[in-house]
Amino acid sequence: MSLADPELLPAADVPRRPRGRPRKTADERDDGNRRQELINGAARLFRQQGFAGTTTRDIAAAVGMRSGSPFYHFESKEALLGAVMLEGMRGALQRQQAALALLPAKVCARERLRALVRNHFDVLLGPDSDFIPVMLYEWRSVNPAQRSEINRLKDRYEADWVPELQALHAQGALGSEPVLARLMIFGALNWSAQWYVPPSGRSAKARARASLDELTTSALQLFLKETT
Amino acid sequence: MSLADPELLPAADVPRRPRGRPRKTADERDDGNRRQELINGAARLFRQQGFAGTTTRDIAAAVGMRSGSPFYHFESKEALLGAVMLEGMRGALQRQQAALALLPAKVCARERLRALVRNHFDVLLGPDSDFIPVMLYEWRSVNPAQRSEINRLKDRYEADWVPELQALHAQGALGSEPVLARLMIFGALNWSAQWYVPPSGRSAKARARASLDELTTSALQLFLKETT
DNA sequence: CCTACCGATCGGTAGG
DNA sequence: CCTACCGATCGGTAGG
Repeated sequence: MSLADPELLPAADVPRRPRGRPRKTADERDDGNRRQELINGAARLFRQQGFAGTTTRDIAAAVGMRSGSPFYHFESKEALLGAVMLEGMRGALQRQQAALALLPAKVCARERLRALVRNHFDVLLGPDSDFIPVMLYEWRSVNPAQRSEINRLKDRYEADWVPELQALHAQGALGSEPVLARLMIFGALNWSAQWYVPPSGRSAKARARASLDELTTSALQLFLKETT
Repeated sequence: MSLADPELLPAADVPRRPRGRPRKTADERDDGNRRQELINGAARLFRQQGFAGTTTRDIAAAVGMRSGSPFYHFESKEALLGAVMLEGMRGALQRQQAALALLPAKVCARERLRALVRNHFDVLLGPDSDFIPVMLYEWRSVNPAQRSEINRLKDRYEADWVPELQALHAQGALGSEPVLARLMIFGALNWSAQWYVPPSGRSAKARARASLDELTTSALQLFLKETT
């Protein structure tokens, strides 16, 4: 009688891996990938269901793990939320600075603001746009230590808007004082995460829906006065 | 020996209530009050901690009940959330229509919009202003049946804005098409629930903070063009 | 990263 | 509206 499963014993004719080769080959997923998958899955679920309404089991299942495994990568559910927000804010800042860098040297404040608004819509509504909405709507759930790290990035992100708003206010194109104007403009843009449905297919309904370019144009028409 | 507690036996000299008087006297709290206390407490906690982050025990404790008692008044936690939103929206609509009714008959669209914006800030940021922020930020947690009832009120609330926005657009004071303008303006206003801190005391900081009147003026300056 | 589990807590209920 | 309770689920962990 044999209690041992034969498959547990090495078969003599199985080809051996080349000697000296380490455990991981190039196409084996490494830890960094799994961690990133957790962040992506958490971002999607936190956005759909909220932070408190999402269980760590939901997140584990979304990336094909067992319930305890996310805690191999993250200390706590809270730390995972912080990672989502941090990655979102890093990406947003990076894309914003790239968008500004692409602008011609002497472009006017109005066109610089257009680039900022267009990028912000992309960050909020474009592909992979779960991160920033999670940051905006789950802010109270992140712990103070991570909050201040994220706040530093948020301050830099907003700082890029200030000179443009000041210039536009000085030339009479912005009707409100820059600090309040910034709060209200961010409000108008951020709120779009609640109502925007991306155009899909070629139905009449889809064609009627605004693209991000059109949204940008409308927003600028609403906020800025003509200055001829 | 007496196992009976003497206090459980009626004392002969205790004055009797007038015959024929029903159980409740005028100053006894009735069920309606307790229900209302639950709604108020839930509104405050849902706003501070979110719906999923608030337990029914938290709510019970906030009004001095035991953990099971809220379910005497409400079928479920979800039903309590719906009641908060419904009451919030009823109040908001009522106050909006009262504010419009107070306006002189032939006042211009700009002044009617000012009244709407001012009332909306009051609904969002004034006294007892937890209800509408809960509605705005916990929308996904309310069940479909209550959602549609609340939506009917929301539609009426927003409908009051449309003719003013159309008139202002027609006269060139509103730079964007009315449907999108309404979404962006509501976004700008609703977002204030995230950052507004009411002025309190008489410190320099408090004096620097905007009142709701000042906020209203700034918002109109931002959104509307001059039309002389 | 899985197995197996823990203590705490949750929404909700029966019966009074 | 309270007492006493239930089954389910939750975030997290020890050990491998």
